[in-house]
Amino acid sequence: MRKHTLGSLTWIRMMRFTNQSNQLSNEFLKRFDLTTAQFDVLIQIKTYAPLTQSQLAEKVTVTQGGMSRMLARLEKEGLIERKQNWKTKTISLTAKGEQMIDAATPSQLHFQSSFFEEVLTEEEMKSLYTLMSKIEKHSREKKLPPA
Amino acid sequence: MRKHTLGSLTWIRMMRFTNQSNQLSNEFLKRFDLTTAQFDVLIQIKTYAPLTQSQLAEKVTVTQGGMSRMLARLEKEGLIERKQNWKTKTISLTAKGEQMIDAATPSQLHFQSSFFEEVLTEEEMKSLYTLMSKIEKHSREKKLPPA
DNA sequence: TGTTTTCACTTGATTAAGCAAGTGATAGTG
DNA sequence: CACTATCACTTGCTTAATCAAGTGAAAACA
Repeated sequence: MRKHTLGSLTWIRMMRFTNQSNQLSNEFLKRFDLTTAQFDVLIQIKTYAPLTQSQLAEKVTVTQGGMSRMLARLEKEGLIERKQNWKTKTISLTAKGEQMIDAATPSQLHFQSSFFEEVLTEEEMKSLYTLMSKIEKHSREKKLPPA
Repeated sequence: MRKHTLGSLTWIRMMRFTNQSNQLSNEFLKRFDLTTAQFDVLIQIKTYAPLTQSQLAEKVTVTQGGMSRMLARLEKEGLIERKQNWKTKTISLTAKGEQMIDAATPSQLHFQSSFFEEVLTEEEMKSLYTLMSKIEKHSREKKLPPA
């Protein structure tokens, strides 16, 4: 039984890598009292605010329910604000949230990059980015094959 | 505020991709009554059995506690067996488990591959695999930077 | 031989995510 | 104008993972 394909091997490696690096990233962000997921949504808010919960959920690949709870937590900690606005809720960072994300961003981006920079050449990193962009875009449009 | 680096952009893309494709994969595997995580450990057992829980946990980047529960579930469903052996537990597939994984493997590997094959050339896939191998290996050895 | 260490695994408590049903306000229809 | 549909968000339930404390059996040591 030797039926692994190049694609499936790549898939496994990628899963392992993201799992592992996500765990390390969570540990790393403890010093800023954040999780990787929280950092991710805060960055999105900072970049795209004002935006609605659904838009946010879609951006970070999470269900609406998950986003609802996650934002409730962030709101309780005073990092974001939600204003009922027409029939949607508009989300924005509080001063505290802004401060938090500004403090964490440089180190976190550097940390994320280090996973690649420490082993790849500039050339390789560019090509990896191009490949990932293609693949990620494709996965968003992908449908399940029929049973 | 434009401090995103190539590395951090790549990181995000990869996280989104694995998240998304993991969800699709779970949905796909429903037709075999498996989750992606379960498929993963069954394959590992099939390939490397006999092995201990700790070895397995390490291979799939999960804590020992997580592995303990996961195997308990698989055992309850009759897919694997655990034998107390000296002071470790030796894990192996049951006939049912073997049958299950053999049935699921071809489609699942094909499905996994399709994320790449549908958008990349043979050339690109090879280079992606090489890059991922380097990165994944590196991440396993990576330590947190000091605060 | 009796006591302590170590090792592999389990388990209780907590956290977070998904799904699907529920809520409440606005829009559209007869 | 009442009534239904729709939309954005919330919430109850379930699943699964982490961490850390617990268990029990073999090893090491005095």
